[in-house]
Amino acid sequence: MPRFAPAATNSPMVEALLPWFAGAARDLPWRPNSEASVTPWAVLVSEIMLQQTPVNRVLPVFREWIARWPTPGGLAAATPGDAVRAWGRLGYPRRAIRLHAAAAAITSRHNGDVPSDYALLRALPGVGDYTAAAVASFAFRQRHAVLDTNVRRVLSRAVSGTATHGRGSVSAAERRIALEFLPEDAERAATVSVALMELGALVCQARAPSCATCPLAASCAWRRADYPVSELPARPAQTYVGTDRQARGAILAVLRSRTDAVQRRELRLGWADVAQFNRALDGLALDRLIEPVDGDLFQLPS
DNA sequence: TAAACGTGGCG
DNA sequence: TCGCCAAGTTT
Repeated sequence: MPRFAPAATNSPMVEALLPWFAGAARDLPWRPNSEASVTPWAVLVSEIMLQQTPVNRVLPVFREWIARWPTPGGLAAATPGDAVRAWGRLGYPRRAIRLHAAAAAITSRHNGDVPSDYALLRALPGVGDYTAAAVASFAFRQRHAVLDTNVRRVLSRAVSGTATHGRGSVSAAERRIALEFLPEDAERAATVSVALMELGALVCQARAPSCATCPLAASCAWRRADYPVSELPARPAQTYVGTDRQARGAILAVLRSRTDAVQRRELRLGWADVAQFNRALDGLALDRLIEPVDGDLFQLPS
């Protein structure tokens, strides 16, 4: 097989996707077409921040973060608490702890350079299959199946003709379809991956796909099948108010606003459910998101 | 494998 | 108003 031949089956889709991406791609600061030089470290930081988090909320935190810690060594030299504070209200703050731990691992194990190898990336704290594939693809231009929620949805619709992808882990079938979709050439495959993500984010959206402007509409299996609806039951309600998660968030918000340690009693102010407060506090300490000092004082980790 | 894990914008 | 959803990972 010629090395540069795209997979024959999906070639028309790739041929339509790439020109669309060239014209529609957003100029995001972690992309190579942005003005600043984009390091593998910046790509890694962006991917961690973008986990379950909209682009618009990531942008300001990312800029601040990269300006302050332009290298893994810089972040590794800071405290975990500095990372949690700089994370602000991005959500899932243990990502900040894990990113800090990843920076330390990169510094000690990889001489301060973000590794390009998928397995080495995957071994870093907070880096799962998606993030390892994304960094290897986008920063190092390798050929990997980059299966985030956007790509899964786009391929599920366009190739398989089904309304939704599975909610759980990526299936072997999904991975095979994704790999078959990618051109053999690694550089081109990396661009296809980011283009699929962009298409899912801007056009083939979860709730309101804009098929009228979709470059894949002509060959889309879902459209051809007249948009069959999802067979999956609705996902369980995502409650937040009144949960332990909210309690953890509130405690952390107080500690982020302080430079010194805070009394347990003060953190508990306004919290009617003492058992829940205690669960939240203990959980945060267990996750190393906060640190007990002298028994009844708590602070961000030093 | 399912559940836990933040936060906020949007229809 | 409120449920859905957003570039997942870990245990």
